[in-house]
Amino acid sequence: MDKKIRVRFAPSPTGYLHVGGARSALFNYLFSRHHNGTFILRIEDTDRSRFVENAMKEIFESMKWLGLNWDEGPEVNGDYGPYEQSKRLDLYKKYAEKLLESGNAYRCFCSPQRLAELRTEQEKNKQNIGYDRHCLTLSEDQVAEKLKKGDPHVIRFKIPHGRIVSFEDSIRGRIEYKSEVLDDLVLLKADGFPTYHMANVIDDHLMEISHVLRGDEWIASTPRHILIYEAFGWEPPEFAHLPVILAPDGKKLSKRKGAASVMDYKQNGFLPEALFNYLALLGWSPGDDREKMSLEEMVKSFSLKQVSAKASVFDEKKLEWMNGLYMAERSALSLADIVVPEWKKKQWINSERSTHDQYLLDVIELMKVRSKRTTDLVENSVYFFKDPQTYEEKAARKYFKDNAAELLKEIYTELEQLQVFDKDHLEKLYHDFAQKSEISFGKIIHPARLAVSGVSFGPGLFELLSILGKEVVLRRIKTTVSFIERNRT
RNA sequence: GGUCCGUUCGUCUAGUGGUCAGGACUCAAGAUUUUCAUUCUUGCAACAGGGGUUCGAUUCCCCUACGGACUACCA
Repeated sequence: MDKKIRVRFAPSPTGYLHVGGARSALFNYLFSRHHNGTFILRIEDTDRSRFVENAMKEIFESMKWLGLNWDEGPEVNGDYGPYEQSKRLDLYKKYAEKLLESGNAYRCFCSPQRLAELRTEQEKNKQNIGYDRHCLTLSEDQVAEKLKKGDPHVIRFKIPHGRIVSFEDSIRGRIEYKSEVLDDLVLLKADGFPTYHMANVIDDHLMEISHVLRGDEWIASTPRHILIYEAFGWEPPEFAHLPVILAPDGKKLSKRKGAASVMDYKQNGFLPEALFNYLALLGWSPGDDREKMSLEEMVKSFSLKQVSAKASVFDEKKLEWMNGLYMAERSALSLADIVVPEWKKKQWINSERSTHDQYLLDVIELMKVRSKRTTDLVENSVYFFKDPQTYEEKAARKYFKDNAAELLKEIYTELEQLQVFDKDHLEKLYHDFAQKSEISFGKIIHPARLAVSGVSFGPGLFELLSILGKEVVLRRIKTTVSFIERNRT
């Protein structure tokens, strides 16, 4: 490989970062890292009507959260800037004029209305749709006169006919188009802004992009881009068109079907490294059975050859599974940054409480392995902060019957006398009690769990009791005993 | 309508001109665990259809069907 690898992710600031876009960015990132290349972020803000105020900020934030750090682009800059197309307008104008001079482009004064009429007419007659080159036949004088009058106009690219335009897609192989099926696209809009097609070609060339990895909705535009490169006398980059990500119903992903934006996933309790890993596996495979992989492994194994051409369905269940693996692996301290603020929001703990608080870390340590999402961990930990208000109904019917209250009372007395309230001593106490009273272990531990937590599942009972501490445990058992007695018929 | 892209278990995918078509998620059953989760074992489940080429096609070619993209002074 003699050429430097430079790739770019080029979103337009029209909203949040969609997971499909994130995945494209991720593949670009992996590809650049694999080849020791450069990952560039470029903002394609050439449509003033669709500009959304905070979109750029949100896109940056999403990318950083996922760990998609760019080497060149907004905020970090670089030698090929500016990296926002709206700041490169004079550049595009200059190049459009070059195309005008070389005869590869022409001015078009057709009104939007005429274009719309043309289109409906073509649709009605089942003709191929496209610009009819009405203004190509304008004489120089006519053009000069219209220019003098200040008539609004665009600059169109003149597609050479009778050609077969082909390119080698790194994922799909050779793709060919007859040039006459392409119509004369607009390069420069009447407002002086370039269209995507022109800005994209000029920037990719000027920024020395070696590989364009983008969504497959661009396949049909690629032959036009190739022709533009040709008109400039430039060599086009390599192309690879990435498949889309779909919702389970086979349609586009949207907020209604779970989530669509990267930040939604953060909100819904997913870890960035889990989303990253899952997204990498959507459409790409290392070629073997590995699934959970470190970033280094992914970088090392990444290859466009192993990228599928097929659209893939986003499976939140599998993401959840993977997130669970990463949750278990995370340190309690790192999870505390995510989870503790949520507990504060719920006012389960004091807002002054530190994320280094040992009690909180113990809770996280105990709960992280049985949580799929950080939001599960947050929710399922209530009883570490608040006495249970109710008891799981089904479990209560099962465990709070017969002589449960009496047994709880007896154990209460024993617990009261226990000097060292830790896991081992508690375990011994319960064992001894079971033996002494000749009852099964299950008879006393299940009611105990339900009494102190309100639910029938969770960490090991003795860890639970020791973390909660003697005072809390005794209080809760006492409450439970009166609950049972009150509800007796 | 035109052009282009795609099609292996429900989902993500591996794979090869000859394989019992492999793994993962989900689901089900079981083992372990004081519960839950983890872990482990087992099970269910796929080459869209039709033609070729070939001794042999899931694999190569063509057609059909289905899905999708593009066909803007949007990207």
